Amino acid sequence: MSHTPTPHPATGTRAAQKEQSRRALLDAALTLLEHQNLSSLGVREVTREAGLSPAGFYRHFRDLDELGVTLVTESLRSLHLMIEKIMAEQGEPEQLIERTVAVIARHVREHRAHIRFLARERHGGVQPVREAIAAEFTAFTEETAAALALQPESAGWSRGDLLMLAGLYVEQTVGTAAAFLEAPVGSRAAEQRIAARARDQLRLISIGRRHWSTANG
Amino acid sequence: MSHTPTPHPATGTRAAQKEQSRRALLDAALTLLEHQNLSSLGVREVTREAGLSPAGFYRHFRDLDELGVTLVTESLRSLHLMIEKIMAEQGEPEQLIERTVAVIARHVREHRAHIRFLARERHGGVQPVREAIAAEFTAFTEETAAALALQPESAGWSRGDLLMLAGLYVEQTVGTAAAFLEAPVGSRAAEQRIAARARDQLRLISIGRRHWSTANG
DNA sequence: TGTACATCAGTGAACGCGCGTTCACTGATGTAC
DNA sequence: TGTACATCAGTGAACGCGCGTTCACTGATGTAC
Repeated sequence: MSHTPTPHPATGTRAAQKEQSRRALLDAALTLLEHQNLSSLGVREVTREAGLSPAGFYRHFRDLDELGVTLVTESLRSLHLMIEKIMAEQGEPEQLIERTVAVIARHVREHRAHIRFLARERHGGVQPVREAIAAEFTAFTEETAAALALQPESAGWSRGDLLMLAGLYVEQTVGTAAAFLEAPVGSRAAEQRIAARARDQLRLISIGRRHWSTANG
Repeated sequence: MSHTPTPHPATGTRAAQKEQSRRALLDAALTLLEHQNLSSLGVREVTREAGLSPAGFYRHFRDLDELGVTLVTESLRSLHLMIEKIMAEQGEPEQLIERTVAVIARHVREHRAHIRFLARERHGGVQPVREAIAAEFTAFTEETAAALALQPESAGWSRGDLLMLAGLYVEQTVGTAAAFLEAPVGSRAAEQRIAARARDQLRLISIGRRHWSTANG
């Protein structure tokens, strides 16, 4: 145990090399999924892109579904971090809106493949994938509702109303991310147009929220 | 010209039979697309489902892309009719909201395959299909903005603000349709939950709209 | 109406191709002593 | 450190299979007279 063996080249090299190949397969898949669906992806296609022989695939995944599940998990984790980042922001309402949209824009720029993958498979995938994404979106909505509940503006709001509002915010976030995705890559003008509209939509929702209880309570 | 030939069985039978096969191919494709993507659909698969020989496919379509374009056109026309129906409704705001959600629910029930297809291919499809759908959604937004502009509540609204609001309504409509789609088929309870939330979200947007100009103008 | 010919939607067989998966293998990495 | 053996990630060849597409054909539908 406290032997400190340190064998021939460097223990762990093998595991590290294997991990590198696994990563190469996942990245190759994400690259290919920029322009196609999970269900039309092929083992040979992925290994070709990753620089492995077809048979090598099976040292890492039982089949493409297993790789797909891994990608779903990774993409959702990445999206979850984005949502936590948005919810952690503090400041005046107008600042919050601005930062929210900025965070979305940045996330799409930096994790384009993940977001594209989720947008594609959210409605387009096979049922297990769709269900996994839907479940996570429901969880996001509930987290958002819980965060909204803590704010003074939510005094007197029912759980149902909070979920409704949270759903609106989540949908809006997803819609904005999808819009950024469709913008010509690197077009600052298009990005700014989308961002401006997204901010206005968030503003309108906030205004609706502020006047909700007086209109409905 | 004014010969009134009326040949052997009935002129036009042939064309009608051909049309029937074409329809069978399109319907077979829509059925299969309930559970898979356009890009993973096969010629043999479609002809098998339609009850034709594989070679028969080529009497109607050059390839699957051509069939795909036809489906996109048909589905968008059907969705367009729904949006026109929603915009043609008259009445008190609360009634309008109720009818809007009812129209969406009914449309999803009656044209499930079309809606599923659009939801799948909107972000999941190949670029030409995605672009065709995106262009039509932009057109919907502009139509909606034009309709909103005619309402007295829109006095003083800029074109940009109207488009922003219309975008919110269109996104909301699409999101609601997608939610109905994911509901267990025939579950009245699930449908009613989705409908109730959709109505509340539309209410909140309307409230935001009513207070928008005073907050921003 | 009847006959002789033309059209063409749909067929069945055939083709070449890339696919997923398996297998025995190779050789670098790792371990025991 | 050096040696002898074990592990196992990655390979190249092979397999059977369903695919898209083509082709010459068949026979019902349509037309001319």
